[in-house]
Amino acid sequence: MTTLKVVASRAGVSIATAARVLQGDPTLSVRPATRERVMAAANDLGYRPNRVASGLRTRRTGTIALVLPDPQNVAWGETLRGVERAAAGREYVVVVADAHGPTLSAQQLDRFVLEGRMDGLLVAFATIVDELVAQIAGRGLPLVPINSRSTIVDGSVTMDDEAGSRLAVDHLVQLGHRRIGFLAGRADTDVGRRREAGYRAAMATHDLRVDEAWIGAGDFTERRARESADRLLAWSARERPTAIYAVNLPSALGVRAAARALHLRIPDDLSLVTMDDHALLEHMDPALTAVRMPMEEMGALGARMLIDAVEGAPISHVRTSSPPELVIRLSSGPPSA
Amino acid sequence: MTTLKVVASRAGVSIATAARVLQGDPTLSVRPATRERVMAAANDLGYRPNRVASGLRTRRTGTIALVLPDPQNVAWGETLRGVERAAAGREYVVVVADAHGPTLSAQQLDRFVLEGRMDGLLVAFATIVDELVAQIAGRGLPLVPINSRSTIVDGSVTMDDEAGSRLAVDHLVQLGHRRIGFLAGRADTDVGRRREAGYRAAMATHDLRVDEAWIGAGDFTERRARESADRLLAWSARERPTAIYAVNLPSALGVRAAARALHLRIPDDLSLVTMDDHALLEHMDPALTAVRMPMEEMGALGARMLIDAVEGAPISHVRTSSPPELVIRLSSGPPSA
DNA sequence: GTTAGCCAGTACATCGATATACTAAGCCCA
DNA sequence: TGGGCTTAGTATATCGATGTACTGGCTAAC
Repeated sequence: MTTLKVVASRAGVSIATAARVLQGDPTLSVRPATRERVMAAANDLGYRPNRVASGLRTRRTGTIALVLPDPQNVAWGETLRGVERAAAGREYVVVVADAHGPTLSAQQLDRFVLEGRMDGLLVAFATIVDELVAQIAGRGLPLVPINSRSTIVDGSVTMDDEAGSRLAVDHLVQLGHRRIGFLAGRADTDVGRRREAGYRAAMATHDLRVDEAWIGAGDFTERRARESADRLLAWSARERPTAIYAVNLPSALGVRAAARALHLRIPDDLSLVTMDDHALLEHMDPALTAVRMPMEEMGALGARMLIDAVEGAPISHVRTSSPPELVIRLSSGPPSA
Repeated sequence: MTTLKVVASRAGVSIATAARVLQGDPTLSVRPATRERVMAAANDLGYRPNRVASGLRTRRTGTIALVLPDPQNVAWGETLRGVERAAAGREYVVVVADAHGPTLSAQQLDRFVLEGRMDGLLVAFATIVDELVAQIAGRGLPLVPINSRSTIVDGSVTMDDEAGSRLAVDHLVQLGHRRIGFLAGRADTDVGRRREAGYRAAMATHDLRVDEAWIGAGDFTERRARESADRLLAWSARERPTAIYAVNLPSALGVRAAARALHLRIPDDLSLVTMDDHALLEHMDPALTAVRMPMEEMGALGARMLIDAVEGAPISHVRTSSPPELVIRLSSGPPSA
């Protein structure tokens, strides 16, 4: 392994000079020829600074963590890609942490934060009040919530969830639906609230009543959605909603499973629209109509904001600029008579 | 942030003693009372060793990378989980690297390997001859291929792919199929070869002829599978295969899409069985019959082997112990007359 | 009464890069 | 001719943990 020492001796300069040349220290003055010698030596030897050593001195490891509540949810794939691309552009490495639920385990907190391995955290779960966020922020580690905001830290990146919900509801209304249900997310999350608020606002815009019985409690998981949908769809055909908008993909799959079990055909007996798109939805039975959210952009913006913060820049609330889009497939259609 | 220095001074001992007590150095002799004082101080102060500093000295960062050719393929989710669990059990952190194809980019090689951030690599792509593997192994970095073997490095973890293929073929034969096609993976990969070999061996066992025209060239992607399947299914109903076994999930989706486009019904006109299972397959149109491979176990074994190697243990070829299982869903049925 | 040996620790160099403080040589101007 | 300034670098402490080599005090055996 080539160290700075080797580069310096080959170039016939001190370690300090080699370091400063390679880093482009503007306060250093060197003859062009010397600079060239250092560059050439580094190049010939394939020198790469050891990030562990430099991390010790600079307190910067060039690593950020992306904390996900449920990495098995395929919708995060895009976000991860966005994060990784943005991070790679700045020479950062990304670690994905599975929070196994709404918060980091103590062991994870140790490994990621307390041991100084990470420069910052991109957190996708952030229930609104979270002692963990406080603890991390309190240690001075930059933390950027994505897909939700926190009252505790400054920055965050969110998508236009209200617009997304509106798109779903507008689409169903245009198809002729009036009894439109909602399969909700966790009420203690910012994103869950905003998607629900968007749904209610859109319904209001169309002068449509929202029956609280049409709203299924959920927590973003398929299992919980399935339970709620079982109840929600048990009503008679004239009482139950003719369409359901689900807060995320696992929730939509729960609704689909419940409809199947009750022998309700989609979209004939029930239209289904989900938030979060994915290529696999094309292959589903039926292919699911979805609101495509800018998940990748959110990841990229979040990573950039976090890295900026790590490098000392201020932080602020940002919203993705790409608007949500509706991808119409086969799970939504006109209500049957 | 609590450092060893603080712990030592609080316990009234030297840094060296504090370090050796906390690490359980057996060559150190201390009075129980002193040991207690150190432990108590560390505990009170919530001391956690800084992994960057210790990594500099020990040349061990406690980080491994999992390199995937195509992280968007949902089948890797399980593997990642297995890797992460095994790694967490040994206090290691996992970085997922997207190889964007069959090899690491130069930039990734820099970031992961040359900068000394990783203790080892778990590599899932490994085409059989790979100058990259040679380069990494040549630098002395432990590297364990999973899902394939390499002639260049010693260890590896693979699944029983032959048995998996046999399961798929046996199932189709039992349903009454005789013209069973195969949508292949890359021929220059170990796993692609073994799955194909398993298919051919199983066909031979049943005294079934393999027509080379039934074998679609593939590279594990949906796009390529789609192209091959378009050609493969263009034959007349008496010539084309009545069933296809696909080498992995994206390939199966490609076949499905091609069948759709040709208005072939699954399973009535064409049975489809895929390697790699996932909960989402239950929701597909039609729900896909699949061979469930022990992907999580492979990940866990790989991670353990890699970490053993990092810590100096020898390395060997290992095969997962859990046998593949067939999950019968709706995409496979008897051939139509 | 001396010395070997053990107990209970300590001092210090080290990993590799970085950042601050410093210096030697040369030049200019008074 | 000497003081100051610029140029072109260098010396060294530092980040925090680790590990080897060492030491002072005490006991026990001869």
